[in-house]
Amino acid sequence: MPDTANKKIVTRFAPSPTGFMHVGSVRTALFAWLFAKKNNGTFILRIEDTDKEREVEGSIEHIIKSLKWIGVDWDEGPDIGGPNAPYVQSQRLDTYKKYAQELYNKGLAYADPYSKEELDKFRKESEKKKIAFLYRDYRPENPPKWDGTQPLRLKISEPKRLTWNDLARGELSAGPEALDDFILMKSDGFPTYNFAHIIDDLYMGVTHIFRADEFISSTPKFLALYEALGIKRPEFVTLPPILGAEGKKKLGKRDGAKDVLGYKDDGILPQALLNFLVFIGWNPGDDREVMSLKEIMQAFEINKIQTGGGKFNEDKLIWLNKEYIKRLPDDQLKKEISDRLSKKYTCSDELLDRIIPTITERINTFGELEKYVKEGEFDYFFIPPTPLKEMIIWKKDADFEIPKKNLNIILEMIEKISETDFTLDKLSAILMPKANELGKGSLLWPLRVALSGREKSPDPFYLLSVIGKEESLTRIQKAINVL
RNA sequence: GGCCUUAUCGUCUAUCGGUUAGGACAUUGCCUUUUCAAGGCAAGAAGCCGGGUUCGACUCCCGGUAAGGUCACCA
Repeated sequence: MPDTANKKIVTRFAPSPTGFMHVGSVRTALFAWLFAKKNNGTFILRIEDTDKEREVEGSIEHIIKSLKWIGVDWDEGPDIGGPNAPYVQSQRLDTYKKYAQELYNKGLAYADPYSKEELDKFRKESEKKKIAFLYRDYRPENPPKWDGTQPLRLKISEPKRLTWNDLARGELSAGPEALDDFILMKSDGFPTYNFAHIIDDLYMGVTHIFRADEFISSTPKFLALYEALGIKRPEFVTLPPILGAEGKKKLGKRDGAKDVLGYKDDGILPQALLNFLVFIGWNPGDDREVMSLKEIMQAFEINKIQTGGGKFNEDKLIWLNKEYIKRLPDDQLKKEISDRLSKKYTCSDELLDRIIPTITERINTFGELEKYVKEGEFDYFFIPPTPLKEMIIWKKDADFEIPKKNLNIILEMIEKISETDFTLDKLSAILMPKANELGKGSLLWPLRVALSGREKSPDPFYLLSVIGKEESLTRIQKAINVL
């Protein structure tokens, strides 16, 4: 049984620096972090860099940047240290060696004399016989003395069926086939993940291990190691897999799992991604979907963690992002929008205030805004384009007599409206009765096209209020001249 | 192939033996200062199959089936 009674909760996130952070990893980090925070516990960031071949330079910085962006912080970690530093496995080799030596001295581990070629041969033999390959079937009777240059394997003395409890899954078990003499120390002097993470979790006092469900299969090995070391295990909390949107396979880098920072570039808000990710494999049990971090933390319970896998549904993420955009405080919204508009336009603070509501209801992500800016979709707000071209194309064969007449009428009316009355409310109040009188269709569309140069645009009264009296008159006059 | 895990609308899910099986995304239709967007309203849409247990199973048990994971000197 785990030894977690009355202990301060300690969880960790332990990525390996092999590239960018994808959403699956972040989701695991999120769960561990949420649980620690909720319980006033400690959350540790630890770097598992025991595979020097797969290591990608710059990964650690990237991991830290990704976690910080989404809002995860840690109490102990490689960048800030802590009571059990260092938090990078390659800097803890002495510790692993000490424990490895101890296991070896006790006769619980032994040196592996086989070459990779020999092992491959054994594997093929098993494959031919259609049975699972087990190293222990080939265990050397008189293994050589371990000098650190051979792999060190744990000796499974008594293969048997093991049953254990998982806080999220309940009772799990595996047959003796799942238990084999696995490698603790590699011939390059580095520990394997299987060995190192257990030693580190022990040292760092980790009470709850949040992990993805591919680790269920190797749990019997961990259990054997805990026993060999004579230590109580932490609690296991196994998360369901995240499946790719297209197939049914686990979402991995190869299946298009994106770099979390890619979502940042797409203009997804970190709070939205956090909310979305937490909801893959967890929900509060009621109808709430858009939840603040505080609410999520309050509602977070391990027993509400899902057992079945969930697909990564980007549509829902986009929807959620829109919900978050709507809820964004005014100053933040203004900053996000003006940052992107300023790439092409210079607009006054006042203009910005007027156009933000329309922009906000037209975008789901800030990345879309960037696209619109690039394609000139908002030009009519800022720069007077030549609207007439599109107008003519739009109704080539139409009779323009009535639109022209109506535009003249509206032009005269607008000339009489004072600058101070050039607001959406006032303009609507003054012009709408006329539009009703003349027929909405025969006034509103010519006006819209004259003002925006497009068939599709926001409400023409709104456009008037945005571009102002002078520019409105100019645009309408231009349209009349061409008709 | 062995071992393991999982299984409710297209998707994410609620239900912890008794419900007209609820919500959200997506879809479709309707409404609104005749467009676009947003918003409002509405509709269609689900318990993998077969056995048990029980007065009663989506829910518990068993067996299939399907999907996924894992069997590395990767993590």
